[in-house]
Amino acid sequence: MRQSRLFAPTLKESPADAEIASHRLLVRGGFLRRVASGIYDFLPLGVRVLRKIEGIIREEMNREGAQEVVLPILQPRELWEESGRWSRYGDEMMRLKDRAGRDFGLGPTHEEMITALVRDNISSYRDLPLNLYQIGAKFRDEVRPRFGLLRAREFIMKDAYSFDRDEEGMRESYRAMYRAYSRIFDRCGVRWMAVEADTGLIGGDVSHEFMVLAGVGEDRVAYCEGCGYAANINLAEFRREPLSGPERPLEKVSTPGQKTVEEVSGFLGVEPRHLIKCLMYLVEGKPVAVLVPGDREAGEVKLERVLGTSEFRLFHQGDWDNFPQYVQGFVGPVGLDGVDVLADLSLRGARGMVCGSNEEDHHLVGVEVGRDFQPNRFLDLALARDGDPCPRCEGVLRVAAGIEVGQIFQLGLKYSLSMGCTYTDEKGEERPVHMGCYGIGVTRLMAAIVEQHHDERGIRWPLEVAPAHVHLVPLNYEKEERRKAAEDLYRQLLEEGLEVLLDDREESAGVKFADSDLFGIPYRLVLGRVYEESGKVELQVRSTGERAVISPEEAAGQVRQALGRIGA
RNA sequence: CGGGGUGUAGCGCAGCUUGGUUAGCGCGCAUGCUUUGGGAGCAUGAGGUCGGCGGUUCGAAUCCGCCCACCCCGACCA
Repeated sequence: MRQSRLFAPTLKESPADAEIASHRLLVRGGFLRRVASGIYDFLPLGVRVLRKIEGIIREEMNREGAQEVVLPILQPRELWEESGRWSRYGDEMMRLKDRAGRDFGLGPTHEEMITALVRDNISSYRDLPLNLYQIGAKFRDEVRPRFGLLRAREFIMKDAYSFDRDEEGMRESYRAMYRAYSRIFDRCGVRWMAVEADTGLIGGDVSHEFMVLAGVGEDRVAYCEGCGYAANINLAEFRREPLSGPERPLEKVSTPGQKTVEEVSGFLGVEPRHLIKCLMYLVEGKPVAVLVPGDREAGEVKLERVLGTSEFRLFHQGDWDNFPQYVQGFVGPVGLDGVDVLADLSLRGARGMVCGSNEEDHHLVGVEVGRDFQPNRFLDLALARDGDPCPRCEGVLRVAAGIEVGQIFQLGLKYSLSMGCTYTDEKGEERPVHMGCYGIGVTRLMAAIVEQHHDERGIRWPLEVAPAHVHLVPLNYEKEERRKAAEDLYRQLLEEGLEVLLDDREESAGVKFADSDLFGIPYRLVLGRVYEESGKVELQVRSTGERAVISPEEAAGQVRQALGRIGA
């Protein structure tokens, strides 16, 4: 690759709309340009990185026996009606009509397409198991696209779907994908973590998310360094320790105008955790009380799981008006009749607590759970926090921000039942196929790699996903002998099988180095003064800043060696 | 959807409060000369529907209205 002909316009300054490092540096380095909100052009260098990542994914998917297919982006409404998601998917699906007025959606995911393909073309247990995957564009009309490639409206995704005869087969397919994903993220050079996850709109029972730890991540994960327990914060468990405030007799006290946890705890001189926060939810039109300690948040994903419906919300102002028996700011579980009361596990047996009295301007103190009121159920409802005890061992949970780069699901029979994807077993009986699905956000992964590998000057690509292995940077390129030496070395390196970018521009050293830093190619060979004096080149390692003056042959050898270590 | 902000040359910005000649600066670009180990210097030059539409006015980048786009926070989504 000759830089003089390479379309990689670099920028000295960050574009005004780029906030985070990956977005800024990918644009400045000439990898990426914005077209519209959440929609991007990939320039040649960006495409090279994408193809590297895709190559790794293909190898590892194929290694586990998955087969590549290409499914349409443009998808007819009828198939989405079969799964029931044409209406349920909502505004996040981009929709359009053809000239005859027929409805189509731009695929936000491909369960419908793949299930239809497989059900129409398999019939026997002999056809299973089957694992099909594709790498291609997905469209999601995000409420708020942001952070460059991390939350885009059009993005590239690898999605795979497994089809098995039974549950055990499905679990084995799931394990295979877990292994493949582990190798993929290792090879992409990111520090990652697999966490237990919610299944959301996709559905199913068991799921893991693959998180790349990074400050800009929109997800939070809780993990234990002791036993390896790790889960999305939305459903992370934690061990409850006995919770009791100062012992005192049950008593109603005046708390005029004190409504929030902060107000009440300050007014009464009680720690927030010794308050019982009583949250009123409207669940499918009916009120439900949710109790958590005053210093904790209720997790809505946890709530969704125990309620078995996503049709619930915290009381709005209008709900308080419709249910005047609940006194806003003073609701409490004692004497709260005719409503389901769900309490977080931490409240079991708690004494000396403070809660609302269901009477304006009054709270109860000295409340004992079980004596003064009995919740319908004790459940895991509160969100874990950094420092909470691990649910599985004596360790402590840490909470960190992460970027979700992949998620795998055991779908079970969800789509095969609704779409009639069945096979005939050995006994001639018709059975539904057990499915799994497995996604990797390829473009998001590219951004996540940059988030973990950059400095203030530019990107530092891990060798295996870098746009090239070596950046050959001759200075004083206008000098005939320098040009000739560079061309010779360029040819040598290519013959070694290396991917080389030659900076054959007559630019100043400063310009060349600045662009080189932005590109982030792992190895830089500088042909300059040192070469003139000794015939040697300077090898610079982008990730560590190491420099060594060595002969051109040695330099090529070192890069080859590094490539050998990663098996490339 | 709510709140905040921005829109002026390829990029980054000033000018707008208080309307008034050819709308500025830096970078980039072109040409020439001099430079060449960390984004060189000098000279010359090209490049603008000032986001759009409408209004006020003798006169609008500037004031008013509507619309559009983009960014941030939140809600939503997962």
